[in-house]
Amino acid sequence: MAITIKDIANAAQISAVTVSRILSNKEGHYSAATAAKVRKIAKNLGYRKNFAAAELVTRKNRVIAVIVSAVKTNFAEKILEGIANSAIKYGYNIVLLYVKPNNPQSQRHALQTILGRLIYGVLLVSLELTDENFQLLKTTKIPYLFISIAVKDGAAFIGSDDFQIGYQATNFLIAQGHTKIGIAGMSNSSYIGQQRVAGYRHAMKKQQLLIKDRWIQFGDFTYQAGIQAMKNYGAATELTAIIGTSDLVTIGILNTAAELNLSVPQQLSLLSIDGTQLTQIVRPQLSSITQDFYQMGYQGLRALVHQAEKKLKSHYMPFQIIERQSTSQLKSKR
Amino acid sequence: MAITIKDIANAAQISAVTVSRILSNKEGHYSAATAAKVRKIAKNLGYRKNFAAAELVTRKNRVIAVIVSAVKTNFAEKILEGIANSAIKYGYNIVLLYVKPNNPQSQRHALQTILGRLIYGVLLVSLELTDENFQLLKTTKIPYLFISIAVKDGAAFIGSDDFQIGYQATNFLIAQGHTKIGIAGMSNSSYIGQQRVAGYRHAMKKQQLLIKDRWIQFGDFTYQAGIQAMKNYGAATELTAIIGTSDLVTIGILNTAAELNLSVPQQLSLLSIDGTQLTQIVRPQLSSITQDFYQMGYQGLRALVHQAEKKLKSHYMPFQIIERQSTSQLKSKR
DNA sequence: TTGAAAGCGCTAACAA
DNA sequence: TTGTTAGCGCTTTCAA
Repeated sequence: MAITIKDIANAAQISAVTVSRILSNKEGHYSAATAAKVRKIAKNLGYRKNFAAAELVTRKNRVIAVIVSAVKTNFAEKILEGIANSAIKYGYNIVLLYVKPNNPQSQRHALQTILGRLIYGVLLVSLELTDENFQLLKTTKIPYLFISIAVKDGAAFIGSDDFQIGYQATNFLIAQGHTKIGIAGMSNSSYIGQQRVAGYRHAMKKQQLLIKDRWIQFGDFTYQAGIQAMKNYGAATELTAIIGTSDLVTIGILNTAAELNLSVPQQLSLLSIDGTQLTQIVRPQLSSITQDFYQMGYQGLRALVHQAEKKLKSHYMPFQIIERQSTSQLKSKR
Repeated sequence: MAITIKDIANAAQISAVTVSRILSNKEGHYSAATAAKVRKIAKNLGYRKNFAAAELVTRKNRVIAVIVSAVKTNFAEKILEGIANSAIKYGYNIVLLYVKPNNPQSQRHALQTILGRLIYGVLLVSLELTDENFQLLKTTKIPYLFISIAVKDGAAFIGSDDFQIGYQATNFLIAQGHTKIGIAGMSNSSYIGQQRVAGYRHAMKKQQLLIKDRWIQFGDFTYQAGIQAMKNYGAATELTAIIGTSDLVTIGILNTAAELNLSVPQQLSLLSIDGTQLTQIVRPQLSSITQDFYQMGYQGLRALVHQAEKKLKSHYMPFQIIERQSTSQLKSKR
């Protein structure tokens, strides 16, 4: 039989109510002396709070639903690790739900699973909800926060400033002398993709560089999208640099470029967005815009549980540019 | 205010107890007719069971702790996805804990976090506990199950038959004409590593092939371990085939072989163990022993919750050999 | 600052 | 097959 607050109350010769108040940190209802005594006894007895009992009466639980897109983005795990550690720290449990990418039904199913349980909040990791499912989420009144991928209409999220990512990636390549720069692999319908392209356009325009439509190759952030993009560019492309909008996209471009006998970075510079371990296990290693996914997860959960009462606001995480082997100064025009 | 069994009882003109029994599928205590009626009403009213209340009285909760090694094995995510879906299916929540690889303190911390909560069971994913920490786990009396990595002394686990993996990997290469075969990257202290090497030795011995000590290069399953192993073999190695004991190890070998001007598979065949997506994004694509990590996770949770009463027994998952581009028939002796 | 009483929603034990 | 009673461990009134 586990230790209860009654046991502590007996040992301390006070009522269970006071013990409860002390152990739940309800201030202003007890003296420091009794508090100290109670805490000491609790510790000695090895008391563990029965959360089920507490939840039953408070009608609040400490479960966060985490919905992850099962897409091959390969950075979700880092985010998850951050969320997990943060959850431990703040005393929350997790319901993990994986949804199939680009599958509204799967999304809907996940959301309904959540509705079926009393949960404290929802974290949506690299997930693009359909409008319909987003409405469903909003009607639940459960606090939610998007991580890494934002939705258009001002829903709170933690992620990177994707406009800045696109802008700075482009500027980095321009600074290396490139003028014919492509961007590839991002989803046309995603906010994140639109922002990156907007940043790219802005940088090009600012330097009065023209952009050809075909330089912008949309996709779905996957390895396949990278392959397709490079095939579309073709072996005779005039581009001297390409921004791959995910590590897998960039690797797809890299491998396809090799098939087309384009050498990286001599003939073609590649700059990848994400900066996961993948950038370092391919040859050449990929220069990248590196995001701190762990922190996104960690801060995401923290924000959700700390601000659930107030309105959640969006928050950008810093990123950095790391130069590896896939980019180089443009020597001469091809 | 949420719907409770009382509301249903009122609507159905019966007692709450009967409703409880029906909705909890306690058989043999009610007629099919009332059951049907109750279920229908429950559905119409949108009834959701209050798990906190149920847990309070049954003293059983539905939380599974999942402890994952944060090591760069890159297959943990698939296992996790399986666990997550399985948990949804069987109605369990998850506490996710990441521990640092090869860090007994981190392990201990995770275990103690678990002890602090009433949980139903523990799943340990690709984690090698120290003896001391394993003792700690055993003393808790909480059911546990290892996934993907086994411990020596007969603790229950779900994973692959690593002896068979080593054995069949070696036989595959022998069948291609190789006689000088190395194995690299596995941890010397891990059961999994020992088993794979044992399988390798057995296969070689059966074909009366000699093994040189230096053909067996231990490591820690990481990318770095692969690099180091290939450096140790050297450019002038007599080996014509190497088994990399994880995808990352094999990629490390691959990249280092390239640096040493050894071409794969013409001069050196590589066979990888794991078969994650990584095998397909490097060039050449890696032939592999492919394990079904998703199923390991899915079945693992299932086994834990279904057999918690009885003694859990170990269970092997099937694996398959998939030939890609990194292995080839041995043409001539080098 | 402390406590008594009541009840959260559910299920186990017993009774009918 | 169904119901009555009691209580899980905690927190929230309300009263002292």
